[in-house]
Amino acid sequence: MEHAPYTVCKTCTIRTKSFCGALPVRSLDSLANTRRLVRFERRQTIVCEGATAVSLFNIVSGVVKLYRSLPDGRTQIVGIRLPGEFFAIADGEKYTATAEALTSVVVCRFSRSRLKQLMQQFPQIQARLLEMSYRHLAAAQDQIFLLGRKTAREKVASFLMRYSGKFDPERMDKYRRVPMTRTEIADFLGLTTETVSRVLTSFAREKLVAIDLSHSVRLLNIDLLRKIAGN
Amino acid sequence: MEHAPYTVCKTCTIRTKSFCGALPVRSLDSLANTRRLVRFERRQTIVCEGATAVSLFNIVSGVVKLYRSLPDGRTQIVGIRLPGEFFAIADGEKYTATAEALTSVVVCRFSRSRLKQLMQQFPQIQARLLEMSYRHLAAAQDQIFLLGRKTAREKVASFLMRYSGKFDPERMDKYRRVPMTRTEIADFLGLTTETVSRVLTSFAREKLVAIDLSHSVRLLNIDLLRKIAGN
DNA sequence: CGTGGTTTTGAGCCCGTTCAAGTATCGTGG
DNA sequence: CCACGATACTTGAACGGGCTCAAAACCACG
Repeated sequence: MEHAPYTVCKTCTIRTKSFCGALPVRSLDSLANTRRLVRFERRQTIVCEGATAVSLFNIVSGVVKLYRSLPDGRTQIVGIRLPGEFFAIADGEKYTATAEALTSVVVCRFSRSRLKQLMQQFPQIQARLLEMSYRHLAAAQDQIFLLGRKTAREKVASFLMRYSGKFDPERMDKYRRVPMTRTEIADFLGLTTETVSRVLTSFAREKLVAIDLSHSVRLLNIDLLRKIAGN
Repeated sequence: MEHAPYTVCKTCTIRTKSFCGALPVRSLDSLANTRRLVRFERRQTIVCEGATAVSLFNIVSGVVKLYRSLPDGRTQIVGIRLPGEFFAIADGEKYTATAEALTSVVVCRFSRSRLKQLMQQFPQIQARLLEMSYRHLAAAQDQIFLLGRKTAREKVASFLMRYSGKFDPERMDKYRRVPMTRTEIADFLGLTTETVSRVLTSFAREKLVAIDLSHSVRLLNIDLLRKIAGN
């Protein structure tokens, strides 16, 4: 499912947030020529860990999880990317993590080699990508601290503070849905499904959150949750 | 302690490994003009988490740990930087982690603002920095998986495989010393000192490692250690 | 030699896991 | 619209890996 027109970049909702925003409008066509809009549905794999890295993706809408797993089934989400962010980190030749759609996702796919040419032509793009990489690195450091030193309660609270409401731009604030299963949350926090479930029901008993239909979580006491999350 | 001469860049041992290597030799002076060589001894703090980010550091020799800590004392090392690598990641204005010398360290300190000018002049520098950021991001993903999903034995084995021998360029191979205390290793692996010690002595009993004078660890059975480390 | 910091070792405990059973929710087709 | 099965979530009981607390051993330094 491809939205063909090149000209769409001009009206792109996330342009200013993303590296594309570094380009002046008149140069936008050279960018549009090198990318392709692609849509993925929830649970579809976008790239696989270890595959040859040919593309870089920019998220127009939706959310993507990056994860690694071991043959014995242990899985760990190593990053979550929101609209305007890019993904498909390659350590040289190969992707270092698998990317999968958490929601319906529309991404711009760029060929790495053509993007490299484009970056030589427009160094501002590179500057923005570098800046965004720093932000991703800082986010990774957050997660490293969380995984190494936080308790289950702190982990879940941190997760809720960080991500609830980030997935659905329409209804912010109160009805902050997170379209992740308990297993996915567990794989993000280095816990088991059961522990995530237990912590959430205990938060519900303490009136910190409410668990609505289809087990979705709504935040009730954000201040206390923030306190529990620590740092 | 400052090594004044600008011209030193030409003979710098890590130039080709670092972002400086992107510059042609004739342009090296403009780089040398913007940086300052500084030396730190083991345990000296180089930058503090939360401080305003004015510099970026490039490691000429020695090893640096990046860590975060909470007021209650919990500490987590979020990265280790080797010669040729840079550090001092800032999420916008502030450093996101504290940097401390693990060994005697010589660093090139660049002003962020002057480096930005320099990058506009020489976009190749930016390209190298971006590439290195990707590598750091991949390393962070390694650590995230390790912290979230590996057992204590796997963590220690992974640590030994990854870092022993990386600290002392002179004597590689057999006598791979790691100039970190048990507490520091624990803070890197999300464990306690006691657990690190127990795992190491159990490795010693199994003839996987030898524990020499001053508790330094020497690898004996690298193949098996790699297997234990997993992935 | 003492002294002080680091490391090792031991004993007991607890948080989060494992295993297992039961419940809720959703999609599908009759 | 409901019955059905599949999947996700919850709850309980028991276990155990790694933690806590405490003491002893080691080592560097004066």
